[in-house]
Amino acid sequence: MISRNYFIENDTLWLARDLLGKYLFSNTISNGLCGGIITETEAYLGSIDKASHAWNNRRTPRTETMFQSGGIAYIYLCYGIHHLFNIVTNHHGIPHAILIRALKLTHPPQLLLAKGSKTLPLHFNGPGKLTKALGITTHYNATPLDGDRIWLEDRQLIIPPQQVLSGPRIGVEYAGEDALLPWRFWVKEEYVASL
DNA sequence: CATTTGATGTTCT
DNA sequence: GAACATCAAATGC
Repeated sequence: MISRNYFIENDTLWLARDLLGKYLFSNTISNGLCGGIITETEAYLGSIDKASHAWNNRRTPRTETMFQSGGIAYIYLCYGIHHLFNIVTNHHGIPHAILIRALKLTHPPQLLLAKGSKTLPLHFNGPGKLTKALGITTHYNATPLDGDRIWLEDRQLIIPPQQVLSGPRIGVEYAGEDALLPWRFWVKEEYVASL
């Protein structure tokens, strides 16, 4: 299991790139044990980032989670429907977070399969979809990522640099010039298929 | 095909 | 009351 210290001591942008290829697992009431390989991330650098909820160190009940020490989950409801999963990074008082946007399932949720009996897609490309697959809801906001509900593992899977792209983040046009920052990282679709 | 829209609820002004 | 780190289905060519 990856320790909370990994998220606290490293630079957020470096982490967003380094998280590609790491394994994310969850064990929730609704879905049971499931997980997969992280294939897309976005970095949100709080105080200097207009696209972040915590821009200019805005403290509200919602953003309070991001001001805590790294290595916990920041989960919030988007557009009234989708639960978005972020990992809080950096030290206490610095509201950085990384949005997990896509996951290649290696351990499909057996409880969901048993219920729906439909085959699930293997690559969950979209932050709202992957939280649904893992059974993550706002209920797990501020959950430490070294517990037994949600955690990450480093299984020594290396994503070659030439298979990684970066570019502007999605859905943050309102953020003015900050919307253009290349703080989104993802693994090429062809390479994801070969994993 | 591309573009629009409806679902939906919490947060902050 | 408006805005919002989305998605799938419906509409318009």
